[in-house]
Amino acid sequence: MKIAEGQQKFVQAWGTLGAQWGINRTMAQIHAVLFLSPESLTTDDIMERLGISRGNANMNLRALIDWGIVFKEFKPGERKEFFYTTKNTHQLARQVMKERRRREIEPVLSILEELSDVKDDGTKEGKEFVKVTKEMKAFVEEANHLAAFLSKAEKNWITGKLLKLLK
Amino acid sequence: MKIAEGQQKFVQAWGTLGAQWGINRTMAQIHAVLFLSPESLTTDDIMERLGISRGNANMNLRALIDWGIVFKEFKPGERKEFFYTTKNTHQLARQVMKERRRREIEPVLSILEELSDVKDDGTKEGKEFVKVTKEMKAFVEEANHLAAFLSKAEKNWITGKLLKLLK
DNA sequence: CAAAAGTTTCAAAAAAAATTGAAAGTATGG
DNA sequence: CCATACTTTCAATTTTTTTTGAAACTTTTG
Repeated sequence: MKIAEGQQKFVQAWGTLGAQWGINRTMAQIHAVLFLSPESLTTDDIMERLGISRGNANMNLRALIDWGIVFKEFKPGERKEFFYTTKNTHQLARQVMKERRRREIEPVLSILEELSDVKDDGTKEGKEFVKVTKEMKAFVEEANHLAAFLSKAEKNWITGKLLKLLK
Repeated sequence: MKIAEGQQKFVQAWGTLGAQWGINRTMAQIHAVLFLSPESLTTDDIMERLGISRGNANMNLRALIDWGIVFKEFKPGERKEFFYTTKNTHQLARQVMKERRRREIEPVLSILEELSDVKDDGTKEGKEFVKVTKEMKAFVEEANHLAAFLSKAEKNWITGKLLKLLK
């Protein structure tokens, strides 16, 4: 297989995976293009490689920067902005985990916290509600802790201690 | 807070979370309704509680069954189908992990596998491609193993051995 | 400071995804 | 085998999300 074809496939696959995980296809594809590129790229490079408009490229690049997984660079003598992403997959995963935790898990936890106030009214529904939301809260807290831990863990900890434990 | 209000909030929050993770809002809400209900429910119950059409309720219930997180039950003397979900959050998480692994991670791994065939053409792009897709493949395999492990692990293993290790 | 180069914004358009509802299909019971 | 109860399907519609592209804005340079 040729490099260009491989690049196509990778960008495509990354876009599909992103879409399934609630990240817009174009955002994931921009990330894939940057991930494969040995050099940082301009907005025009990205527009061209993905065949998308300037507005679309700009908005999704901003979103990626917001997620903390793409960075801006200025090159001496150049007026354009250059963008790049980390090639370190562990760092990438940690950052995504950190952001999803902050944006999505924490709000759900606040709501589950609020729901602890609901008092059992003695009905079957009331009893069940208190019981299952309590269990759910404990579980989400546990998952949150695990994610917090993993998003701080060093690669070596994971490939070392953790993987050893799994055996 | 009253039970009914709490139920509303929970269903709403679950729908939002689902949507952010690439699961359609209604599907997540149906799951939430079943999760809170002490009894198994019929299609009509769900239509009524969420104010959705029969077609919508039916399609999303089938999808939940397909995901292995909702089950059908027949009650003696009743012609209707009754639906319920597991109240065990760990089992729920394991099942979701298992399915996402099968549906989403495995296909990406096949593609990364294919991409191992791409041979370095000596260009900068070629070298980078081989290098980063190789790292990505190693990472996705590692994550896949971890997920496979967790989706088999017992609750006690996680709250015991694993959480101990994190300290 | 004016022109040029580049970036951002956002209303409108397009595309994609979800939903409806009624017709077709299936199973159950008498 | 017919009537009834219930489930499934899917074309049409509605809703939501994404994308476009041109105007407004900002920055740099001569």
